[in-house]
Amino acid sequence: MQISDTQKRFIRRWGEMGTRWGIARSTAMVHGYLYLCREAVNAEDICSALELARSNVSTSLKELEQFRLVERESKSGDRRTFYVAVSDVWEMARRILEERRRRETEGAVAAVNECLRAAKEEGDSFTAARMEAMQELLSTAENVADAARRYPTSLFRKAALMGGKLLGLIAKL
Amino acid sequence: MQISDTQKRFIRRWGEMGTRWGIARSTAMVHGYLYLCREAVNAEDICSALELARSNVSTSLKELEQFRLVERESKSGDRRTFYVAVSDVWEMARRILEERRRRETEGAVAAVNECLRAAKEEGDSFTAARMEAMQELLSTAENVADAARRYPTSLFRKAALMGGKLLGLIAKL
DNA sequence: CAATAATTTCTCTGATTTCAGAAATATGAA
DNA sequence: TTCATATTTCTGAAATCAGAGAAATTATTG
Repeated sequence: MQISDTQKRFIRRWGEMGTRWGIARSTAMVHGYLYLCREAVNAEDICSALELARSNVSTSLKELEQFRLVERESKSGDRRTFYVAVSDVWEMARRILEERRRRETEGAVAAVNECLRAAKEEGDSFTAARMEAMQELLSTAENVADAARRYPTSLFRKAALMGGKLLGLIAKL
Repeated sequence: MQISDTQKRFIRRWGEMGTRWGIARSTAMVHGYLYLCREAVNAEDICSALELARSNVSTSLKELEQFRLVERESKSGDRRTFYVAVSDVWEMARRILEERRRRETEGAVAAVNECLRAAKEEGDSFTAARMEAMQELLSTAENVADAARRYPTSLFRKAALMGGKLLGLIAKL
């Protein structure tokens, strides 16, 4: 699919934002392109539209699959793989947050736990207390993420649109 | 303040995590160090404890101040500036999330809006619809963040600890 | 208003990351 | 199995980023 200047501008912006989110510019651009596509497209198509190396597109697609932001599709009579982006922005946001959370807290609970044990053994109660607090935070974050995975995206949209009101409700509980 | 091996290990881990959060390793290490300090310390102290260049510590402290994770303190009869970290982990998490959200969506709404206008002018309704959805997501994120700023940290702790139960409640609204 | 101590900003180097192109591998049809 | 083509992995160049040290600036005290 050929793209207009407006689409190009959006994709460039999206790539720029990606870098601030710890996602490579070209990866975010591939995602932006797929988000604007009406139907599934193949890797070669992405290359020519964005003027990126084939290898780069391949790596980007793999990354996006890990985020579960794109899905593969196969067309009969065509051996190439076609890709589509998750089109619902709420689902998109949710998956990005989930994968980021996973990457960013991966192993952190265990690591802090290890330090905590050592601090206790040494009888350093101040340090132990600080680490314990950190530990509680990290494991709560994991628990919330786990719980969140069990609810539909529509719920998050609802919650987000309620915004401040929701927090007001919680305050009254 | 001199630090034990356990503390050193924690700080190193914290620094490592920082890099995955888009925060420089040394910045996160300075933060980790301050988090483990019983009282306010000065920059020189941080340098010697972590074996970092004075300039690096200065830059890190400035960064941490922007995150509002550390505060300055002055001692009478001492012209040097002393620093303390916010010790409550929930407050800490909140401020990190707030600053990250700010950095990561900075200008995004305006940029997408610009593209959206162009797409509409060109009569490209498909592209316009996609951009509109993205726009809604981004501005909702900003609204939620704004609303959140008006509530006390204790509320977030409460909400987080409720975890899945809270989502169940929202589902029933 | 010095003199001196504290802090910040600037510049440069080394490490890391991104990404294009080449080489290798995998897949499917005949 | 062989051929053609799609895809992935490897490699090196270019860009970016972190962090040390020097230079400049700011603040404090006599």
